[in-house]
Formats: sequence, C-alpha cells, structure tokens
Amino acid sequence: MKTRVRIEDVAKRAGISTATVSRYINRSDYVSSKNAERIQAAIEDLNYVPHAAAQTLARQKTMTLGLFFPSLTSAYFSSLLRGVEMRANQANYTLLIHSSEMVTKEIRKKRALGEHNTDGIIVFSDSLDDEELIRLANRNFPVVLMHRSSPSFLNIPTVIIENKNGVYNLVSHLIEVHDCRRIAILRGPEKHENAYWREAGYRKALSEHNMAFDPDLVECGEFNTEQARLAVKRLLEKNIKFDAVFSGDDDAASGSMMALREAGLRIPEDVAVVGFDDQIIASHLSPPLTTIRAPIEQVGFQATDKLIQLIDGKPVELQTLLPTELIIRHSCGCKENFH
Amino acid sequence: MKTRVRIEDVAKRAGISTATVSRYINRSDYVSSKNAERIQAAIEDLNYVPHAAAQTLARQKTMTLGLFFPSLTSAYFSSLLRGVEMRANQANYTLLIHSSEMVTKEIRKKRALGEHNTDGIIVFSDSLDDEELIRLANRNFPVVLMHRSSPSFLNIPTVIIENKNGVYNLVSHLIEVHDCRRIAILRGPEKHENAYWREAGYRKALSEHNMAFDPDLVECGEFNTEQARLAVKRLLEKNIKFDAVFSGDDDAASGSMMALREAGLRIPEDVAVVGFDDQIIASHLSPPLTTIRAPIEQVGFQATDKLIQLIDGKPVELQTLLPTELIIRHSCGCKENFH
DNA sequence: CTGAAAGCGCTTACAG
DNA sequence: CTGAAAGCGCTTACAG
Repeated sequence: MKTRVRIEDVAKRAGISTATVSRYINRSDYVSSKNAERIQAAIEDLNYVPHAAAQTLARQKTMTLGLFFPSLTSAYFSSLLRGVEMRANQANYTLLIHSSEMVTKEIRKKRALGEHNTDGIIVFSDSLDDEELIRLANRNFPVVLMHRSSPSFLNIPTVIIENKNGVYNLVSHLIEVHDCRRIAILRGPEKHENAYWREAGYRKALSEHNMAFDPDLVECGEFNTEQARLAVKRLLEKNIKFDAVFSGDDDAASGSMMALREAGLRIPEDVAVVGFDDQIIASHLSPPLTTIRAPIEQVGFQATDKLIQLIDGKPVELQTLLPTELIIRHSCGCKENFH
Repeated sequence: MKTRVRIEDVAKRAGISTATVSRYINRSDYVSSKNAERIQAAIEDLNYVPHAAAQTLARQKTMTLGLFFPSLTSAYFSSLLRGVEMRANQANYTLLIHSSEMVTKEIRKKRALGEHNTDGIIVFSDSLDDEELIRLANRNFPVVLMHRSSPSFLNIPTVIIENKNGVYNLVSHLIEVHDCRRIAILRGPEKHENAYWREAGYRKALSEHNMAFDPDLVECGEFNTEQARLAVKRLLEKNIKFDAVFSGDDDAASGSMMALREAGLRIPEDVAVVGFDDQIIASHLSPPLTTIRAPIEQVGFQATDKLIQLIDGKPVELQTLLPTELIIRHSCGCKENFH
C-alpha cells in the first residue's frame, strides 16, 4: 500500500524506457505523439508524481529557495512573504523559510538553509550573521539581501527602500503643517539599516528646520507594538514633553497610540502620531495613521527575482532602491480624508 | 569553486570509509573514539553539510512536513504557524507551506505537496479538497486536519476547538449583562466548520433566552476585516436596527468597528462589538475587544504533534478538542478592566 | 525520436 | 567497530 509509484512503473505500463518518460515529463526533448499519449495515460492511471529528492539529486538542482526571516508575527512579514511567494511560484521554486525567532542557535549551526538544500537564499536585514554570509558568498552561492546593504568587499545584490527621504518628508510635514516642535522618535532595532536611515531622515528634517536634536526625545520602539507602547510610557513617566511621535514603523505607531490613550492623551490634538510602512492596519487605526507607504511586497518580489536571475547565471543590478510615499491621514492632525 | 563537498571527501580526509562517516554523523552506530575525532576534524575542515536530497533518497524519508493554509495575510496564521514550527523544529522536521491564496490551481494539480516531497501533511480547514484528501488517506499517507472534522468514513485525526460553547457564553454575556436584544452575526466562510459551530452557539444563546432568530441580522463577514466592514455597512444601509454584533472572529470585529465609527456610531454605547480568537490585536483595538480566547498556537502545535506520531506509526487520538475562554474587555460595554 | 547505462550523494543490510 | 557494495528514483550524455 505504501509502495511508491516510480518512473519505472510508468515506463513499463507504457511499454517504453524510463528515459523517454522522463523526457516527456520534463518536456526536455521531443517524444513521438503516440508515445506521449501512452505515457500520459500511464501517468494518470498510476497517479504518478516524480519523487522530488530523486530529481534534485539527478539534476543537481533543488528548485527551492531559502528565506531567512526574523519573525513571522508581524503582518509586515506576511506582505513581504506574499511578494516572495508570488515570484517563486511563477518560476516553479519552492520556499524554505527560517525565522530566527523560531529556529534555535543549535539548528542554525547545523546549517538549516544552504547549499545542501537550496539553490540560493534571501536574507532579511540582519537575520543571518556576517560570518555565514561571507562563507556563502565566497563559495559563489547565490544570495540576495533585503533591507541590508552588502558588506562592501562582497557585492551581494540587495533590495532596499527610500527610508531617509521618506521620513524627512514625514517629519517635515509635522513641522511645517502642524507646527510640531518636540517630536519624539522611536528607534528600530540596533543593527537594522532601515532604523538607521529613518533616524537620519528625522535628523535631517530637524536640522533643516533649525530644530535641535534632543536626546531626551529618543526612545527604542524596536519596530514592535508592545515595545513601542512601553517606550512611550517611559517618555511620559519621565515627564518629557512632546507634541508628536515618529514611531519608526506602523506596528510601533499602534503601540504609541495605546500608550497615549492609556495616559488619557488625545491623538492628534495632544500628541500627533506617525509611522512607516503603510501596513494594512495603518488605515484601520483610530485615528487613521499618517505614515510612509513602503512597497513591502515589491521588496520581496524584486529580491526573489534577483535571486532567480543569479541562479540562472544572469547579470543583476547590485542595488535596487524602491521609492516610498507620504500618506496623509488623520493621526498627524490633518482633517481632510485624503485616501 | 562550486564543487560540492561530499561524504566521500570527508571519508578520504579522515582515511576511513563513507559508511563509518555516515554512522558518525547520524549517530546510528558506535564509532571508535579515534575515528570519531578524525571525522569531526575532517567535517570542520571541509565545512561539510550532508546533501539533503541524497539523504532523503537513501533513507526513504523526507524529514519534511507539508502544510496547507488558506492564506498568510492574517496575524491568525502567524500564531498558528508558530505552533506548527515549534513542534516541527523540536523533531527536526522542515516545513513546506502552501497557501491556497498564492498557489495557482495549475500548481496544485501538479501535486505541490504530497508523498513525493513530504512525510505527511497538515490541512487547515477546507484548504485541500475532499478528493485529494481521500486519495491520500487511501494510500495510508499521514494526514492531520485542523478545524475540520474527518469525513466520517476515513478517520483522519483532527484538532478542533470549542466553538459552540464559546460563542454561547459570549452571546449570553451580551444578553444577560448588557441587555442586548438585537445581536447581528457576521458569518464566516461557507465551508468553514468554525463558522458553522459559531453560528450554532449564537443560535443556542438566542433560543435559551427566548429570543427569535432574525435572518435580517445575519451577514457575511468571512473572518475578514474588509469583508466585515462592508457587511456592517450593508446592515446599516438597509436600516436594520441592532445593538450588538458578533463578528465571527477578531479580524472581522476590527472591520465592524471601522464601519460603525464611519457611521458615527459609538462603541459600545450605541453598538457593542465582540469577536472570536483573542488575537494580539484584540486588546489593541479601541475599545479593547471582548472576545473568546482560542488556543490558536496550541492547535498548530497539537496537530503537528499528532502528525509526527502518525509518521512514527504510533497511535493517536482521532479528535482533540481544545477549550476556549471568554475574555471580557470594553467593547461589550463592560467598564472594568479585567485583563 | 529512443534506449542502455552511468551517475547524483547518501544509507544500510551484510559480512567480517 | 568497520568496509564493500547495493540501492534509493530520477536525469542525461552517448550512441544509434
């Protein structure tokens, strides 16, 4: 009952060699129409599906892509994953996903994802350490980065987004339109390049408007709802005055709102709140969130596309920079409904 | 440069046979400590990692689990996936995930997930059709269901949750404590058993309180934020009067709140809103959502555990029923903060 | 257009 | 405790 149907069984039933059956299945060579019919019939009769591992071994190609993710808990990663899946499916690749959140150090040491089980990997931000990255690159193994620039001596292709200008526009809006003077910022994770550039955009907006950077207004939101909630709470408890908070991303913006509401503050009348990403929740928050739209899904799609090019030995641009866009809603203080 | 390091290379460097190297790596037999050391050194020198497909082929075991999901867009599935991953990782299994949302019919017809590339599969609700389910079961291929009962003649193990009683308690709370008289219900997807039993709980609560079931109060929320928003909008536009809405799940509850707010209605003063699941967003909504806590992650964990037992040829309980719990917050009208 | 046969990189009885 | 060799289920030059 558990005995597997093999290509040999199909060949026998069709009265033909396994070589020809293989050619028919893979469309890798012409097969006489008479034989094609008999093979097709045999396949359907026997319900034959090729054994993936045997194909992989014979072809020396896994037809699977590896994906290093930090976590799967945020809706952010669902969007990213959609983009990756879409392109991978188009090209008939299967996905192997590892979230650093779930995979223990021990498992990672066993090299859960690499040359032994994928044709190439995609790395989100710092979810894979430099050491392993360098090892793979040195072996010429196809790797693409998302939201992280290549170590300068390696030239690993990467897809990034326009963080700095986006935040610059966002914070400038707060200053120019809503006359905000004390804008708190919730930083993202330390090694996260998005976090770095978003802070740079924030600083640029301040300095261009002749406002001093005040360390008191800086907290760590970690691109995380609960962390952000606690961060804003700390600000409040330290009695720091602020009239706006740039939360780092939308998840954190949602946490900021919770903390403010819990303190009895009104948004945006007492404190304006803005985010980054324009995730689905952004428009559902109350008040609807003013934020920067980032093409999250596109990043996944483009990175996967690059990886496939790389695997096929085609040339790829080393860096793709995707644009972002200011989305005005109500949490900044604007009244009109722009969306 | 791209030449692979094989077990043979390790064997040569250690001056020993591949058989012994294999035994050492898999701890499948005793190896003299002298040889063990030399093998370990060779592995590290060469940076050797076994080729997954070759192992699969030789062992006749893929060490991977297949997962059929409807989509990845809701945070709900992140939780479920966490549970699955946790158990799979413990047992050293890899995951292959297919969301029906992303996978085209064409791909599915090619049998993307099955005996040729997994040791067993987990099926969420109706994300795999009966035909394929029956085919697999007839071949004795390990399958476990989540939120779906087995076709009666098949005895496929399943993990489900207490929907009916949960909703019964929830709706009874609305009636008894908040004196709600016209409670709208947003149905889930048609073939979804959770949807069926939740409606059953709703009906039971009504009838036990001598309230008539009014078809006017029924709409389709599809366990989806946007669909639910539109559904409540329809109710409002049809001028149906209601003082509460059981939204089917938390995603839909969030959509209900949006529609009500857009219509200028206050929650819970004008209309109470309740959900099901107690997802992370539930406590973040404004007002915080009264709902039923479902052990989402546990469902994933238990289903995966069952599947592993099945693969190992161990006996499993045919049906695991996980309890749910009423979580009172503010969206029902309660003032105290219970959580 | 087709077939015989080697080979992909492992594991595992079998014999010692 | 160890090794030689068969076998897992495919694909693909090679020869025809």
